[in-house]
Amino acid sequence: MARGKELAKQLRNHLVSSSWSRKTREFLVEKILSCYQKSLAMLNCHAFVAEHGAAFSIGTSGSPRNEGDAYKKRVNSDTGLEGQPEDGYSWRKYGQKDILGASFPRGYYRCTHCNVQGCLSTKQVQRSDQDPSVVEVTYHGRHTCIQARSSAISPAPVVKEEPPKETTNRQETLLSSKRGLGDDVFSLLSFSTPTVDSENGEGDYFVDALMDDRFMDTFSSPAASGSNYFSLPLDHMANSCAPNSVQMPEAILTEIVSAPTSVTKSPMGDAAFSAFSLGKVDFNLDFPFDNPDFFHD
DNA sequence: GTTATTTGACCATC
DNA sequence: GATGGTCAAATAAC
Repeated sequence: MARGKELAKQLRNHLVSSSWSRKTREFLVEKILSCYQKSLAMLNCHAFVAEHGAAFSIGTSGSPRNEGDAYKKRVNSDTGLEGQPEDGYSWRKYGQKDILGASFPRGYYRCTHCNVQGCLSTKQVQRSDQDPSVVEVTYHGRHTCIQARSSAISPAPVVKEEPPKETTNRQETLLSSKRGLGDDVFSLLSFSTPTVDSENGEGDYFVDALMDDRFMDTFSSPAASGSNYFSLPLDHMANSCAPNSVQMPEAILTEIVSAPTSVTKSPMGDAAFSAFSLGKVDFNLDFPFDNPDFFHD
């Protein structure tokens, strides 16, 4: 955003001097818009992560029962094993409870590695009243265990598509479809950026920003300091943000929202990401660039 | 024998 | 007191 501001100031000077060609001015305007679009994309990217329990989970140390860490999806169990959808992780059932108003009991599962590796990830599985072939899976906490990659890349379950809905505990319903997970991820990101006008092609900016080398360099650079903590999720996100791109196994999608590793090991630290702790950002392309006060020193 | 599941009891919260 | 979540002993499966 500072870059955008600097470019805007240059443009203002050029407008005053009138020594630059129209093409140069238009170029500057495009650069300014590009800067702000990328900035907003970064903000929205974090908002998405924060809302889904999230790969980064910056600043959410403490109880895994944090409500903000919950993530919910509906899975068609027809293709699952014994009615239990496979999500790439191994779970151990530790309880079952009849839930008021629900026709089917809710199953409680925790990560098999909870004892050995101290993984605190849990999930709740409940069969839908409306459609018994559908189970609602709610994930809590994040996997801190290391599970065999081969098991994580299991065939993706068929996930039923349904519109996003407001739920308690800040749970979100993952939009998905049978067309492929590339679409799934994009859909998920789309409702996090509701004001994008995709018909005008402006919706592509989010993808562009994430695929931008400078963007990736900026946020993947901690890998150079000896940790790949951020580089892995961002690789996923780069793919995630690209519609119709390489299809992602469900397990990877799961990994995105219930991510591994300790927050405190982040080389960027809480402070670095605290600037992003703004919640969902509804950006508006009608941003008042023509307001001279905005660019005022 | 080991591991996973079942299920009633217990606890915390509202 | 009702409800949801977890514990732990009993049981089943391998």
